[in-house]
Amino acid sequence: MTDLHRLSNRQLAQIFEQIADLSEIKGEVIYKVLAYRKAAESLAELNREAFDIWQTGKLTEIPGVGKAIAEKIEELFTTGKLGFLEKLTAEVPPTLAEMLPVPDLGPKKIALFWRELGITTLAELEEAARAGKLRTLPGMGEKSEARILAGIEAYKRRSERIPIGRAYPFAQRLMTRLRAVSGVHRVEMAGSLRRGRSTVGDIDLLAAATDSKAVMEAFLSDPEVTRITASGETKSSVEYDQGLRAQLWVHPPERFGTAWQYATGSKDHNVRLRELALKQGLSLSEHALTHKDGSEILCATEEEVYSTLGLPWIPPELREDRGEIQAALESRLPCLVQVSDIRSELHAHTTWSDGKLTIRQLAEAAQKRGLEVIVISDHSASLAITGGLTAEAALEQRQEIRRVQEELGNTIRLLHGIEVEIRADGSLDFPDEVLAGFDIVTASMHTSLRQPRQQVTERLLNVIRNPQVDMIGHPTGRMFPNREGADLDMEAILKAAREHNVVLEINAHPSRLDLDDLYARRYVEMGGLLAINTDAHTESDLDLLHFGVTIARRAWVEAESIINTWPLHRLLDWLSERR
DNA sequence: GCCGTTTTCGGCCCGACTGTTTTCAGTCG
Repeated sequence: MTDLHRLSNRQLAQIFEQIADLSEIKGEVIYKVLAYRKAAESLAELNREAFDIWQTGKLTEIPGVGKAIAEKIEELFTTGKLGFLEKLTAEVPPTLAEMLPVPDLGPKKIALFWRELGITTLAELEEAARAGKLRTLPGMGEKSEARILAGIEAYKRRSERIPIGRAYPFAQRLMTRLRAVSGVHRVEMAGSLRRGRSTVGDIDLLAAATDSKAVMEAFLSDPEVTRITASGETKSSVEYDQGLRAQLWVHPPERFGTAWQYATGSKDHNVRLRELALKQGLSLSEHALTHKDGSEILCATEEEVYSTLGLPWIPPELREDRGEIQAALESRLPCLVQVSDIRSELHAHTTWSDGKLTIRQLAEAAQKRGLEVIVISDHSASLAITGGLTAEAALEQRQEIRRVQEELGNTIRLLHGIEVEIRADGSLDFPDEVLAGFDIVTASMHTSLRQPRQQVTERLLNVIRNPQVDMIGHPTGRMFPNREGADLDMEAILKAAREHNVVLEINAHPSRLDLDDLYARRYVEMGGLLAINTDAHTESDLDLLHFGVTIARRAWVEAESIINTWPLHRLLDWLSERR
């Protein structure tokens, strides 16, 4: 056991991604490249450790992993190395791959510059482009050279993926502007933004208009646009400051359904859907479903696209090629939780710690949004930066909550919770007898998240085993875009939480979205319960709930598994029974 | 390299935009 090398799913994914990149530049058969890429993606989004799967001998049950790739994974686990990759990097300089993410630069051109000019790094490429050395190569010209330089500049400015919390409001402002253009029937979000991914590569928008000129013009001439990367009748792409990018498609209203379906993706979902269409003698594109004789079926709505193929409409959050088409064929798509199902907010802060609202203001803000229950759950003392509560202050707060409840009558029910700090050693800020006095106890980690895997896992397991703890807040502690979550053994965490009947939170704040959709799905499949909370510190934070609901929907979760959807009496019964 | 209620061999989605091309290759989503 000590000789084994426990590579994480992410590390494995990076290795196969590198193999795909280098093979593609080498000029390998494209389907091999795609196979490596598919395996990398599949490993990256696995909700169990490939290492554990390997030990049960079931690697090839992972989608996209066959005999050859399974053997490579095994070699990595047993030796920590991969001979195949070592041979590949000896043949193809690995630095070539750093040029692939540059816009308008692909494997063919990178190979051309490498073989003809000996260019192996991005810096060398930039130098050669500035010196005018690229324009003389076959298939190249001055414009292509300038385009590559512009691409390098854009790449340097470009941030990584954009957190949904930033992309979503930006997209809404863009849509408002485009909807005001005359002749525009409709403007909608598409792409990963519509599917609700936590980060997006760019903002995809789709407009319905008979004539695309006016809306395209409005899109391209927006004063915030810093660079136009493509502009055509049906599709244009632009960049804005700070690495934001957007893309607009325009299609006639009678073809809006196929266009929206196409633009929403994901790519893999679309490939599956098109394969299904082919089996039925139809070719699916963004324009139409086309019979073999060339006659078209036009779809103004997505429902028509799916129903023509014999499927119910599939919610965008499920369109990730994670089994949704098969489920749709068998009429077993989940009935996904919706924002309107949420009755309670179980995690919110007030001026008693680092919140901006008083208890009464928070309660009224929640009531205004139709919530039936609000849990006041401030930080505990050891998180000093937040002015956390001591046990004594918590008792005073309880009196205050009772007073406010009397003032408000039965318009909304206030409960007294606490977000108790999980200290670095795995102990909690308050002793059990103090915790027992709260209606609901949420335990969270905010510090020492970089502890080694075994230590941080044991720390959280210790808390999960405490019968006073009802819920774990933002379980991994990740923050977008830059802070990775703790290196937890999630399988062990989920199992323990299930065993001790502990609720795991999906924190709806767009900088957290923690648990993520993959682990949320795994936990619900195990029979676990989730909560969706905004962790509100201000009134407007309560409006971020939909981001959390989206994560739950991406996790195939129905309302029943989300305790915020339960009526008050059921919530209270459950809380009293579990302690 | 993966995969199979049309296949264990022969497929593996479809089209827009750009630039360098006289009919297409490369890139992107």
